[in-house]
Amino acid sequence: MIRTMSRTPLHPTREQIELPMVLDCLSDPIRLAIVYQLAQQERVSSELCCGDFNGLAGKSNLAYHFAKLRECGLMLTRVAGTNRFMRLRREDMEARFPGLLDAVLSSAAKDADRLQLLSECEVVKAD
Amino acid sequence: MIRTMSRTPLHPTREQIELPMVLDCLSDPIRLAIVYQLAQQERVSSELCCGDFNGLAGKSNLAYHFAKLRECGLMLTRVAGTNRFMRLRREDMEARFPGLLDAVLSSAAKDADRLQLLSECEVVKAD
DNA sequence: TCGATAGTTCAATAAACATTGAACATAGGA
DNA sequence: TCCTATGTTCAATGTTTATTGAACTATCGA
Repeated sequence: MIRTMSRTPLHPTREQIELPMVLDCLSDPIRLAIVYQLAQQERVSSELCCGDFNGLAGKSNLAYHFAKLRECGLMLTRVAGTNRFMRLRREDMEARFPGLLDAVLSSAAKDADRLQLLSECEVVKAD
Repeated sequence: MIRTMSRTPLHPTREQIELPMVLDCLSDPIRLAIVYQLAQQERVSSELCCGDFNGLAGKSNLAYHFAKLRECGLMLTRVAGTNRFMRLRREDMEARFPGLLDAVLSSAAKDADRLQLLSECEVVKAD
């Protein structure tokens, strides 16, 4: 099966989501920051595109982390033209691991500065 | 500073406990099983010794995982004679990351067989 | 059709990680 | 005092991981 760049990438089904993979994904500071920013955005538009995270790491490094977040079932990528929009798979997470994502997110929020959860441009924008 | 084997090992203070380290610790299946069994035991005696986990891995491998669990602040080791008794640092976890440990534990419980959370002798004992 | 923009994929690298067995340390009991 | 049981520490091994830059693909608009 050929995977070209233009089609939506594969995502695990809800039942395929595994706890160790999710926890491992969230244990990386960059991925935690991505998830955190996606969660912040949920109140507004629920979606962000790759470029919105450019403050966190280089492009190819981000693509690597996005792939991990997709593969573990934490987020969903939708292809639209030359952009990829992502959002958290909140309902799937809640169904599989009730309360887990919220507990991680509020724990992260408490340590927001220690964890450098906001990318530089994000911090600048906050002024 | 010399660390001999007979003294209690170092543990991080409550404030030193870091979210990424905790999540990373819990993302390993063997360590998750250790934490899960410690949590089960809480209803009874709150403590287990190293040997109680022999079904999960070899001795030296277990010692490695115990060290990680201590260093991230998830558990506490008390030396008593030739035994080391461990217990979860529940209150510290709850203070730093409210609801997190319970969410992980109940998520793990849901997938107990998929995750092979009980060591072989534990399963045998359950008969 | 050309160029710019948005991301991905690949190869290479260095660091971190899990696992093993052997050697060691410690305490308790015969 | 010696033997045994309980764990830890160390060195070696192979695997996985994160990070980088360069090459590539795909889409949009002028």
